[in-house]
Amino acid sequence: MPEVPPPAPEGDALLKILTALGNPHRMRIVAALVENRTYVSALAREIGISRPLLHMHLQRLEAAGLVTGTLEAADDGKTVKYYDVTPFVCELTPHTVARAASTLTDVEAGTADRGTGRSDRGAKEEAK
Amino acid sequence: MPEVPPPAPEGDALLKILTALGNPHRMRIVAALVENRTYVSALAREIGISRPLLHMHLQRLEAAGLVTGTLEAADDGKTVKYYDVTPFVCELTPHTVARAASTLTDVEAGTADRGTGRSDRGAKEEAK
DNA sequence: GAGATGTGTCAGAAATCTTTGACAGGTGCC
DNA sequence: GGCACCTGTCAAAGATTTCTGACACATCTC
Repeated sequence: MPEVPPPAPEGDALLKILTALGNPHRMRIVAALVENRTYVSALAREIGISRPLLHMHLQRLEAAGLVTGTLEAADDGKTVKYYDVTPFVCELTPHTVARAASTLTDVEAGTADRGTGRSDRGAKEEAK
Repeated sequence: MPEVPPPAPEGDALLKILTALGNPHRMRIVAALVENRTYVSALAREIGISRPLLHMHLQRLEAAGLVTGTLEAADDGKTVKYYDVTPFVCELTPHTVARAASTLTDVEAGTADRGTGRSDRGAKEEAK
């Protein structure tokens, strides 16, 4: 397949991190994993949320590269999925954000608008 | 009014910042304001979104303490609202997040659950 | 006064995110 | 086999966020 793998621009990565961390449950999940690594079911009991829900949150965190899950075999042969936190570091300042914003995909604007009639119209046009 | 003003815990503040920054439009708004301060209407034209929408986004950013708006009088007496970016700095690491998570309000859990019957039940109970 | 530009707010549609409650496997132990 | 754990996935309900299209009100210029 001659398909180029997505260049994964800086901006989108930061956006993913921010939306991943911008949720109380997800913050608590990270906090719990910093204390000590565990597997899904135990973690669900610890924070008090259902497993399907935790599963979703973990997926979001993993997609952002903040945690990593590994399927391990416990002593007795049971299959257990342990999660660890990635030692991420992310400086958040106006400059950082601005820099990231410039490499955001989904732009779709670009064309200089003819600012004729004003009124409250939104400036969107193509897109859809 | 003998009401104690909310202590505004660290955790909630960070959460607010993250959810505020975790949005492409809001990131672009910050980026635009870093370049040069402007007023609402001009900014709306610059990024290509409707004014009511921009107004909402700016409110969110201001509530998180990332930007500040000041109502100024232009030379001709027109009232214009200019926005500036706050020089915020925020280190984002597992440790930081964990620390913030411990001071999150909205907890409502706390009681150790008796893990008798298992099945897929969510661990929520009181609340609502 | 009409027209252009600025401010703000509101109700409701549209799109997303969050959450629950099943279901369908696996393995180990009595 | 039956029970207790573990894993995953799905559809649909609920709650939020995002967005649009009016509306109301100011000031300045012609």
